[in-house]
Amino acid sequence: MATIKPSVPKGTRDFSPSEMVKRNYIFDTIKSVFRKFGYQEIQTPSMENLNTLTGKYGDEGDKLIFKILNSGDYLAKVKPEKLSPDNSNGLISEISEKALRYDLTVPFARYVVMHQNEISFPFKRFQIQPVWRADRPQRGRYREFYQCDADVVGSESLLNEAEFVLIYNEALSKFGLKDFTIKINNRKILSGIAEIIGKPELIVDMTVAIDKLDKIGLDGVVKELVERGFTETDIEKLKPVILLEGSNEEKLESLKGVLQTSETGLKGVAEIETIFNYVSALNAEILSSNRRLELDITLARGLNYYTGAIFEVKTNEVAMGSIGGGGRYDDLTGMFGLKNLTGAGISFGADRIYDVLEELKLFPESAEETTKVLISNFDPEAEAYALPVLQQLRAEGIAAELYPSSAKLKKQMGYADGKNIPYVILIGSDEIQSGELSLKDMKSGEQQKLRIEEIIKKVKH
RNA sequence: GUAGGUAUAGCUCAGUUGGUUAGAGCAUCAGAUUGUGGUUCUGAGGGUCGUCGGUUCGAGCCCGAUUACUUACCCCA
Repeated sequence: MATIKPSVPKGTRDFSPSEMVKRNYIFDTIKSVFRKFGYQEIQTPSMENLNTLTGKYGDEGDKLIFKILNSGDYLAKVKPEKLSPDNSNGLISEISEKALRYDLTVPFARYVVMHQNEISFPFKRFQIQPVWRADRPQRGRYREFYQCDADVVGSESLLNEAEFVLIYNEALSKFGLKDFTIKINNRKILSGIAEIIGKPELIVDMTVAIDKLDKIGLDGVVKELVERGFTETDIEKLKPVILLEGSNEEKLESLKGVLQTSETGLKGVAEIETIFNYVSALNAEILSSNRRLELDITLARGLNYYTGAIFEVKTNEVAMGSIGGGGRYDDLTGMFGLKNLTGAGISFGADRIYDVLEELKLFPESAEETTKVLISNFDPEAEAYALPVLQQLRAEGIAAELYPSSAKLKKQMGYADGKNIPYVILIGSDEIQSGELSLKDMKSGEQQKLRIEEIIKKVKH
């Protein structure tokens, strides 16, 4: 058999030990904050029934779902006329009935509907699992990546939104990030604006265009608005809103003026004010610190199922896209037959956070240590002597290993070095006779003879 | 879907107007050093130059096709 060049599928990655230490640090930190705010963890299968997923993400999204080919002779029952080259879409349902999950929100909605009798609402769940998208990979964008979602269903209270702000603030602060901005907007404000200019049906086109303001500038946005069917007069009305500046309070005040004839728009403004009030009562520092929480009218996010608050989080210390986002969506579970259940949720972009922490060198050093002690292996006699020592160390909760063969000491030391092991115990005939083992500190290079009890004490600290 | 870029040792990459036997660093292994790593020195192994075809006396280099990877756009996290 010809050997094949080993590789992983496009857009996927291996995670080596040193990366896993850091990734787990990120996941554990986020989890601890989620738990602290009362969210409980669930997991759902990697694959869902295809019909659970199709139609939930729009036409573009459906194309990006990884379908799983049926097992067995999957073409046997397909009628020959369905096999024509222009019938790929029609064929999918015949040869595929399962697909990899595309996000965590739809499987969660499915979960809520299926388990509604066991769940007491409001239900606060978090979920950290990989999702798959058949997208074209590029920088910071993968075909397999992890989402860290926290959602609450069955609670309309804006306290939830306020707590999301606190969660972002606490988690990102724990990572050591100092300068980040939690941007907030409200879908109802955007609806109101579309209403005021008399084009409510074009709200999605409007949001997609103005969302790009900081990327393509005002001229670019205007150009895109024209392409999407807005007139010059529409745009003149839009401009002052898009370019709104000042403090959160000032923005809210001017919005109240602009939106005074739009009931929906004013409701959005009121919601934002309520959220700010909650945040201020919970942690006044967030509102007082510069730019930490910012009302941004141009924030739209592509997802058009948001109905209330919209969040996006960016770090200002590194040039990087958003590292988190979320919002409120009414009727999450309607598509599965459970009506009138509102939900709100947020997500952390773990892969991007990883890149940010790496660039700012914010990973704690302790996260890099693995084995604490390596016992060298001189010969069978020393090995036999070392076995109970090894067990003793482990019984004390010390990560320890015995080099598995009596290789040259140089190789054993090199092993400890490459694995970043801070201590090596050397056991030879002298040590066996005296019962005092040589403990070498790999950082300082110092070595001393100690009894096992003393070693445990020293290594444990 | 649209438009670029790249493909040479396990990894990162050099490779002159096309010219003999294709190189470096890192990594690996061995030795200097039979009880001591990270530094140093010496040596070794490791290549169908992505694949197929074309031009040429001669191709890693030029041309065409193909595949893989990659970057940007659309969209998204």
